[in-house]
Amino acid sequence: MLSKKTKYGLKALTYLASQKGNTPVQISEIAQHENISQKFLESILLSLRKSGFLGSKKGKGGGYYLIKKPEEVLMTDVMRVLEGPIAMVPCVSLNFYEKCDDCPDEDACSVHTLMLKVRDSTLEVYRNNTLADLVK
Amino acid sequence: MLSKKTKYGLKALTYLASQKGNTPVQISEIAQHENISQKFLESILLSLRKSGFLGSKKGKGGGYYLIKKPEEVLMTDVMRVLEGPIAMVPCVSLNFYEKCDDCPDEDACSVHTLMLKVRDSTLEVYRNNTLADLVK
DNA sequence: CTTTTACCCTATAGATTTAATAGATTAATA
DNA sequence: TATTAATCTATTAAATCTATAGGGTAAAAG
Repeated sequence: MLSKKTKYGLKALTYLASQKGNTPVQISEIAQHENISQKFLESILLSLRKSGFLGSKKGKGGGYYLIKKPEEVLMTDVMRVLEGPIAMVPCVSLNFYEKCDDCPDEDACSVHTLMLKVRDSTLEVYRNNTLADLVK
Repeated sequence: MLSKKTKYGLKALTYLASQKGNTPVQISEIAQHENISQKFLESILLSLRKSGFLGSKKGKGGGYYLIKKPEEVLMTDVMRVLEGPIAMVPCVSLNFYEKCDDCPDEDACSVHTLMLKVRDSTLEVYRNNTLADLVK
């Protein structure tokens, strides 16, 4: 299941990408427009800023804005920040690899093999989609 | 993340499929061989039986056995029973569809569109893999 | 210096997952 | 029929994760 964090994060990014200029948009405006709990959205936007997707400006006229062009924002990167590993099992994860403690031989593990295929196909989708594709 | 239930279930099915005959295999044997908590596995095998993948035999010489040939057991079906919906969001699920309460228009939702693509690609993997493929 | 807005920290109710425990039931066999 | 080896059933505990609320801080602008 996709977490609400990811869902809200994607919606917020899309909303920002659909904006005309790059002028900051307030949290409250995004929250209202996308039906999101403002407090929750606050923490999501913060993590998107810390990971380099968004910039922010405090005070009057402040808010969040995209740092890169939507075409340059890959879904692989967004998803890893919001949702975490793309793989369904740590032992097939590229960026979050971890050995299974119960499984002696990865290559002989049926789960490993299957989940490798799933990861590859999911990864291909994310690699071929940018934030610009979400706006359409 | 794949739940341990699913992981263990897949391993157990694979173990059964790798057996020579169709003679019942005891829970304890599977648990030991695959490093799984026996009691937990018990409940997993039970649900696999109730959903028509396994048969069981009580008493001495009893255990669990596959009902169909491994080649006939599709991963789509197995995964839906063990893990639940294949889609990451209910609004793109074929078998567990549910409308999002926050989203007024599905077709205009960026999350919906992206997750539809992910679902399709994942589904294709599961459709093209049977239990027989896991044994190899 | 006042207003506005992002930033940061903490707490928590609820759900889900992953078991552990204890016993009941069934069936084969000696 | 007594014994034994299994599956079945129910309860519940522990741990983790999710989604959110509350309250206070810091900085930018006018």
